[in-house]
Amino acid sequence: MKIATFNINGVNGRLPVLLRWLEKASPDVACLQELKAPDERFPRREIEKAGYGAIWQGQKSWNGVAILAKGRDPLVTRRGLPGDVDDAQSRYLEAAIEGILVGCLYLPNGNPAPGPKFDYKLRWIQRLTTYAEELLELDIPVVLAGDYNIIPTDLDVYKPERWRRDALFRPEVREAFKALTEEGWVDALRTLHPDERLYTFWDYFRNAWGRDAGLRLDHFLLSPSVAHRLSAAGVDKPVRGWDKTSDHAPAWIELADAEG
DNA sequence: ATGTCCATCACGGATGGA
Repeated sequence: MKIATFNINGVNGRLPVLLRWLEKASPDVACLQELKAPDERFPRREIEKAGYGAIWQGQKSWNGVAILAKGRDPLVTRRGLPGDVDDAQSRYLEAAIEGILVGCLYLPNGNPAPGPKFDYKLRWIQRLTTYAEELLELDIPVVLAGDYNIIPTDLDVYKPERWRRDALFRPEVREAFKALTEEGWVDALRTLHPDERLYTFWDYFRNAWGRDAGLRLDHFLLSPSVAHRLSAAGVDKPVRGWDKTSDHAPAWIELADAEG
């Protein structure tokens, strides 16, 4: 089973890119972030025509997440991250697909830091950490996929010094990500590619793509009960070079079939 | 600070968010 995550950066504005990528990559499951569209403007028909069932949690102008499943409808298990009933931002959606709990997340960017946006990011990370602990206790296959807006280590950024004070790379943010992995969550891409420079995002500014000035922001965290099935992982880097594309490239993992 | 891109509101261009 192939699971992908793609910060599409506007699901309607970049619908041709999404459909082209779905056709080419043919993931079984696709987690999308930054729909930037309210629920009623989610392009359900076009996505269905491409062979995918979908659930989504939209929002006008910003945020918005969706989960697509090839040839089936994802079964919603949760809308919104627990821990703050007043949080109205559409950043978390979860579904059960083929015996796997798939969480699609869009973690806050948090810039400028310090400031209220960074405080919100830290609170969101805390909520995610708490919820992730609950998920681990269930001892079931869970994949938390999405745009974490976290650069985990120096290996995940073209020029670490330039990003030290940025909300994506501040120590407390990196430490929170590291803590998740120490609790048992497996960073799929880094596990299969321990020494490789892998980026999933290139800024639109300053010819970042042309210079390969990238960041690794999009991650898969796997619960132990599914991590042993991890057989491959990568980034669909060429997508970032397409016309009218997102500033993120899709990332993907391949899971072997469950035994029994 | 800058750079690019897009949606928004409201119909041209500023603004916000990333």
